[in-house]
Amino acid sequence: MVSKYHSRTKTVSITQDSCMRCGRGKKVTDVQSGEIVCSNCGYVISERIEDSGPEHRNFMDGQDTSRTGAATTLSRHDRGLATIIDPYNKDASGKPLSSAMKTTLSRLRIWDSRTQAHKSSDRNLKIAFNELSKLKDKLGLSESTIEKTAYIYRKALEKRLARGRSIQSLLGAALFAACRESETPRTIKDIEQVSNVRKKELAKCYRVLVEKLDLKIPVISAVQCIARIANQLGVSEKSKRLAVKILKDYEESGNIAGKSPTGLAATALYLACVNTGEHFSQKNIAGASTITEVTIRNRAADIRRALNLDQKFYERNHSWGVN
DNA sequence: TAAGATAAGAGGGACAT
DNA sequence: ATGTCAGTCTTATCTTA
Repeated sequence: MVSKYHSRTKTVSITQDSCMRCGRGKKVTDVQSGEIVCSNCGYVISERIEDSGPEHRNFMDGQDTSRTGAATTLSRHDRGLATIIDPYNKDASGKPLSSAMKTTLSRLRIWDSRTQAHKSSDRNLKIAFNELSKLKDKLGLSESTIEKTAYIYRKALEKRLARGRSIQSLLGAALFAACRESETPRTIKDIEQVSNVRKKELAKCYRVLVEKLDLKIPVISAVQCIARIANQLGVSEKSKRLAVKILKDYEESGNIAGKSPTGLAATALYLACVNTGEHFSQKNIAGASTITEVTIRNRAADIRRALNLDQKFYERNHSWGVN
């Protein structure tokens, strides 16, 4: 028997020490969201950091520095535990086997393979988790989010939710659910782009998952969205704080039901930037927040009406208590 | 060139049948 | 389960400053 090994290399290369945008500030790594951010100006230096989780080495033999297989994981169809009989008819020293032994081994191989990955659910998991590891790389996700996705996907199979749905769409939905659960800021659009599944399909599967598996998804607050958009654009701390203030004031006016949190966040940020004189156009902000300029305009009109702001409200900056 | 206005259409939630 | 309806958001296009 020969163990299956999965080698993993992990290199986190950071070539610059200071932020390339402001020249000051340290790079702060946010493992959960998978971003490297400047501690001074909030600029997102890299959105796709590589996995910096533990590696698994052979500690049994002090001389042997070889990497060994990964720890057991939900994100492999056999949890990373399988062994297979290798296909070469050689013994441990590399000599060919006797013909009697060859016959025995080939019978053993057949029975070995029959015990593995031959239930339909196993085949499904195998394909799905292969896909999952690709998505992980493309989206720069953390190991814990991937494990969560695998857990949700397994549950979905157990509940027979895969019937009539493609593996890709169900997996994408599970991934989105895992991101939402772990508050990793990835949108359904992000997943659409890397998984070749239509947004509509993903959203449909996602709703089924949430309902049937009784997932407890934390409600994303517009305030969190502000931070995400602001980081992406490199908006100043001052504008960020003002945006939060505008949002809170608007929430108090009681008109936020049914409005998308991202839209509100983007608009609050836009208004805040107008106020502080930072130049970010509606187009900039729409691009960074996956909503459209029109939505920003509509929300901006609502907010201005509700809070009695006119175009030049920055003249009353002092009344916002942000300086 | 950015912002505003308008219209058409898609998709989802609430509700009734 | 299916249909309808009001409200939200997106896409596209044109106008205005």
